[in-house]
Amino acid sequence: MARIAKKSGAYHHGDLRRVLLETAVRVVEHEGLSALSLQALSKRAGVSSGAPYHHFESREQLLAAIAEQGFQLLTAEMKRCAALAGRDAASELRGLGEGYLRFALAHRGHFRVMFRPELQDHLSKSCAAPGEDSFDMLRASVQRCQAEGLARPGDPMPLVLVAWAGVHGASTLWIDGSLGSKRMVPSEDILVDMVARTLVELITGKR
Amino acid sequence: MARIAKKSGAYHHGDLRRVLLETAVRVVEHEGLSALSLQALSKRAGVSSGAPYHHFESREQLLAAIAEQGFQLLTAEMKRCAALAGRDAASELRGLGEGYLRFALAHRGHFRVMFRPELQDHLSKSCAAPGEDSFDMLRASVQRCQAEGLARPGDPMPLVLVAWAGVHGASTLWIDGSLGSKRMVPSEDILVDMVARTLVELITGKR
DNA sequence: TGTACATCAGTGAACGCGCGTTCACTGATGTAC
DNA sequence: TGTACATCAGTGAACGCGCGTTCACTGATGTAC
Repeated sequence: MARIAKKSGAYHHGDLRRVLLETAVRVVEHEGLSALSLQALSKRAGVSSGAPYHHFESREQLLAAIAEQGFQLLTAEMKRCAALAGRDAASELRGLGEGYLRFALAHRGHFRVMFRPELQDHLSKSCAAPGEDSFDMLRASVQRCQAEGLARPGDPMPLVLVAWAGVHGASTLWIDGSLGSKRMVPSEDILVDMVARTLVELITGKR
Repeated sequence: MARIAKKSGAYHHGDLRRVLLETAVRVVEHEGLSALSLQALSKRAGVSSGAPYHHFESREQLLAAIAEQGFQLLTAEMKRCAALAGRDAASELRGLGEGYLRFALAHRGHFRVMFRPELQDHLSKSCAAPGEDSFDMLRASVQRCQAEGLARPGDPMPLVLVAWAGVHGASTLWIDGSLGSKRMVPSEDILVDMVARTLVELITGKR
């Protein structure tokens, strides 16, 4: 917002870091991570090829920044959906699942970067604990279901793991296009609802 | 087996296609898909950089061949584990889930390639219906559970989707190292057992 | 069984290309006095 | 308020590199007679 459209040749963009991140996320979303090059990115953002290096040490650091942002957005969306879904334990759990799915489908660029294996090492240092927040929310919610007698008692971990894997797997399959030929899920909204609802029904034993 | 170790300078390898596929799978498994280059692959296989083009039209076609092989191995492993698990409907379903997980963890190279989004278009033409076989097995097994009154009646699709997403998500998270920091799954074998067992217990309503 | 030849699957140098990154530079902005 | 200067964030050419792919070639194998 500092300055938007001064003539070309400007030596102070003012908002380049944000623009680079946004553009990169769009490229990853539409063309995949391997199609993201800093040179092409710079061109799209309207700056020279050296400019990004004033904001990111390397391509890898730019990806790490995207991932970090992604994990924050994920947590936020899960909180938002959980609050929206209702106050009882089952609704809360369903909301968290919906939030995970909605985030993944709405921010595919972020999502693709966040779980790249080659970034995991790097990530677990920069983000103190990537995804730990959202994972903890899920676990707490499952435990609440157990405490209220909705879910089976005992070790919550198998339930948490299945819930996490379920929403993650559904997101991955949909985003990667592997569900396309399975003619079972007509739309994103139905996918989100179906997966989150079914998972909670199974966990809380509702028949 | 045709010939193994004739001196260098040989103009007939005899088994190059298979060696290239195996080597490529190993590279993808240990260094990721983006680290797979045909030039490096040729060097590892001990042939010149032009040799692979007598067996594959392009890098993409080599990947497609890996994926196709992967889907066949996946189906085979699911069948094998299902047969091993037992004859009743619940055991069969658990076996199929175990098979999916075991395949994914034992053949990470294949698994990574099979679900790459950039290959999906290409795949759905070459493999008639990639993953359709294994998906159908899962669906049939869920339907059998329904028919025998073990799973809730009605549309099987939500249950199939959750089962598929569950095993796929768990595989992906483990392989990509995203479960590493979640200190909940100590080993591969326990992961396989925990996910497959829990999914079946939830679907069949066992408490 | 021996010879002529087509075919097949190798070789290895070469191509153009795009990549991540560097660097000497430039000029706009902010600060001290 | 005006001037000198440090700093910050741009430029754009250049680097070396590895990539996918091509191509003229070579020699081993299989086949016909």
